[in-house]
Amino acid sequence: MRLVTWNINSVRLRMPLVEKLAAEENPDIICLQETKVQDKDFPEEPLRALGYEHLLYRGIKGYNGVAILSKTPLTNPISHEWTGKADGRHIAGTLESGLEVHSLYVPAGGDEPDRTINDKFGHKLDFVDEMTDWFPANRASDKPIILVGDLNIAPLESDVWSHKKLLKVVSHTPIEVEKFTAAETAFGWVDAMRKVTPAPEPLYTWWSYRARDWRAANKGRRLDHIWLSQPLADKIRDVRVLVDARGWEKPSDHAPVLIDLD
DNA sequence: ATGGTCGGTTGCCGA
Repeated sequence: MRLVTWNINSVRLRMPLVEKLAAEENPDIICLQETKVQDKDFPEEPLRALGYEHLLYRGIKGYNGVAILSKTPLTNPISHEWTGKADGRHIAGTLESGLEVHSLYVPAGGDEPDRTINDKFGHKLDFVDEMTDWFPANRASDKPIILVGDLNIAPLESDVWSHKKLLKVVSHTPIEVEKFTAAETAFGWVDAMRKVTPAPEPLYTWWSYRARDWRAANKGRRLDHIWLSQPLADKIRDVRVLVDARGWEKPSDHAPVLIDLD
């Protein structure tokens, strides 16, 4: 089974890139974040035409929004309202194999890493705290689950271009890394990207639009993640960041991440 | 210390 996760930054604007991804890699499942489309406007027809006939999505007007595109049936849709908000950050469904797929978009958290002056940072921390409680409490530990998406935190030193320079930059602050690690520990799952490419090998999935030459500067961060529950831990065949997609015409600022599972 | 670029609820806000 081949699955790709991608923060697409507007699915309607970047439909040609979804087509290119489908043509080049032919994933069975594509999980999207930042679709930026409300449900009534979701582009079902062009996605069905690509072979993704089974679609789950949850979006609001203008921002956020997540989706799962599948060639085979998806049942039992779930969308948890994290921190009590129905803001299009989570969709999940179950494949015929019994594998449960979650597409998640954790809040970016704004610019200032201080919840007393920045509500968005507080929202992000509360969101990760709720993940830490929700998954272990609501999902059996022997169930095959893949959780993917833009988690908006780069936890390891080698997940950012400069650990020292990013210590006060939202996405890599100590409090975020602490909460992210607490979630990983509570889940007891596997970081599939780092199982295939262990630290300290640099590994990034996002490069800012603001760089003159993103590839030459390579000031990246690993904000997108693939977590596997224990029953899937020894099923990994390969994981790749599709870095070239960051250089396609009119790109997202995130690269897709691909996993092949037995 | 600053500004740099995107997309959409556009002339701002969120990223």
